[in-house]
Amino acid sequence: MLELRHLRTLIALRDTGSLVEAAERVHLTQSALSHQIKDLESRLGMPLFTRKTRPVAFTHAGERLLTLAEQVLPQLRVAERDLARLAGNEHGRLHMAIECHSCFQWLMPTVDHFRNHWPEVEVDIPSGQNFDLLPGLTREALDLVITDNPQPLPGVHYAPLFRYEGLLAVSKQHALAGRTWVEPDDLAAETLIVYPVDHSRLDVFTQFLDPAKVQPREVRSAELTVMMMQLVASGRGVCALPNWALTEYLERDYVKALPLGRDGVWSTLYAAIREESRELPWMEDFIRTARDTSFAVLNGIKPAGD
Amino acid sequence: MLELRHLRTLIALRDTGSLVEAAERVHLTQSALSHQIKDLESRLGMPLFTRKTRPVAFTHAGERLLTLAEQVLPQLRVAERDLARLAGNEHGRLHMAIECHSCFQWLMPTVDHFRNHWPEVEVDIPSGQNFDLLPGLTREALDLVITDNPQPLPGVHYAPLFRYEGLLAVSKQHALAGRTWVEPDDLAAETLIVYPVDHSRLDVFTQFLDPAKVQPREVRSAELTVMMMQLVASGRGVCALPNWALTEYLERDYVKALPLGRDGVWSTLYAAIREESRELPWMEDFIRTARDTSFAVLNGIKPAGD
DNA sequence: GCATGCTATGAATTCTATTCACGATTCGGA
DNA sequence: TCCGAATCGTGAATAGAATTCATAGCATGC
Repeated sequence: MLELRHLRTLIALRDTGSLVEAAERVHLTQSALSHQIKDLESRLGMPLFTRKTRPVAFTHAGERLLTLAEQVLPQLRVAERDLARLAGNEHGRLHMAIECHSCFQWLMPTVDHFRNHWPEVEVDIPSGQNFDLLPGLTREALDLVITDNPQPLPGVHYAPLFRYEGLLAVSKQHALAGRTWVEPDDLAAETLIVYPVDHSRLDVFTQFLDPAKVQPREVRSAELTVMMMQLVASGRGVCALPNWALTEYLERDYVKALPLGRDGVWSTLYAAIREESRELPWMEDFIRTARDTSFAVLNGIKPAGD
Repeated sequence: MLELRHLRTLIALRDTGSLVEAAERVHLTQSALSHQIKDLESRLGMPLFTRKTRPVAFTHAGERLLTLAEQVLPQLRVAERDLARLAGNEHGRLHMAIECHSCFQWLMPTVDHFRNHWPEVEVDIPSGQNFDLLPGLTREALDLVITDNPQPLPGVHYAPLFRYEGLLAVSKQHALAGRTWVEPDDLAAETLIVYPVDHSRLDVFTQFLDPAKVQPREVRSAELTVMMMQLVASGRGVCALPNWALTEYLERDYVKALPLGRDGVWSTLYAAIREESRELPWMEDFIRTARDTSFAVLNGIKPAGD
């Protein structure tokens, strides 16, 4: 009668605050969740939460089930890991690299969490050479590459982690600061600050400016997000960054962020791995853990399909 | 992927030792369980137990899942009880009586267990008057009666608890002791010892001797099971009792027990309650608890349909 | 060697969860 | 106050799963 699926739904609901988003999180439609919960509530003979408020407010019954979920679901995860371990294949190597700047924010918690559960897997993030990383994957120099730029390569599988929105950060005094969103033309007179990587790897260009055939007045680069923020805050330019990289500056009311175009520019972050390693239990677990921690740590991101 | 149903199945499997019986326990067919488990095993990529042995032997993976089940299922029960409590209706009265002798063996653990979880329900087993108990139910003098003799009464619902087999206890030296089962005629020359209740409430008569129009040479009664056993062991008669009432004497090798007829005589024990009280959360819980503890405490009983 | 009891299996079926396509409701802004 | 955007609810249709049915295969004990 009560099933694990219900518990997962409730957790997603609490984390997101709305049926629509919770549905996305568990890869179902909003309608499915509405039915699912309605029917659970009717069997229990009482409501689990109020929908009239944002985020939804849980009743005592709802809270109780959440508690149950928090108890049970982790135990399940542990058991699944133990089973994977019993299946053998618990040894392995996970050398990974990140193609995208400033991913450490969520990668570190993921790696920590993972290390605890798979002591037999040798985890390493060799830093240094910033060459093209994907070939390193086929060469077996690397086992996993975090990238937002999947290119069809034989023997490489891209596991989607999550979707995020590229936002334009501008100073609070900036002329654009009052707008609801910006159009490509708005950037023609601006100084655009970017990471020092190839043009083709910057979504602002590939997905926003290039299609509209617009070029910013000036382009300059900076290594670190903090530096960019300083430049932006002092009005010396604007920059486009993933929404989650901006949250801490937005919270401190340091800069203002605007969607790129009416519908925004969304990209997906992938974990690139070798096809053969795809079914390894600890690899599957790493991907799951990465997704889970991302949602726990980052704001404003959305699930990506499989 | 892994669902609660699987955990319940595994528990049933461990408790019973075979797919056939486990299937009965969870109210499914043997085929369903075979499919269910096969499919779980294939998804996990390893077997959970060996079927070639009786009882089945769990693999490490199977053991791990059993551990999970033991962790999770009780938590679920507690949560369900808490929800029922939140639904209100946690107050109530449960005055019960037993029509069948020697039910205390499993009733006591049930009652204890129940008292802990429903402190607000006043539990009582008024002993004494051995009148017809069912009317007391409609009169609201009683709230629950344990009986093996359900009679259609308006407003009374019979919740089946379990099925048990009536066995004939004979002394180890008895002429019948070597037989695989007994026929009605075999009792024509015997002294039959019974509880001092009405003929119509004794299954040996109603289901075994009467249909075959056989009468025992002599019928005498005894109040307590121990007394009966003493008489039987010393060869002064034979007696028919539920299999579970006999197990302790069989284990001590005190007497011998035989099925009544080739297929045995099976009866069902019911909890008779008022229709209105059927949906009360604590009443539902009591029935469930009674079933569960019966299976845990008693040997050789089988589930009864709903 | 045959009966008995258990498990496996493929196809058919039944049932339940999910989607689809709406309609209803709320909220904030012109 | 009247949109428009977003969210949630609902009934009917659908897809997908779990379950049953009807067997076959395999041991084990007599």
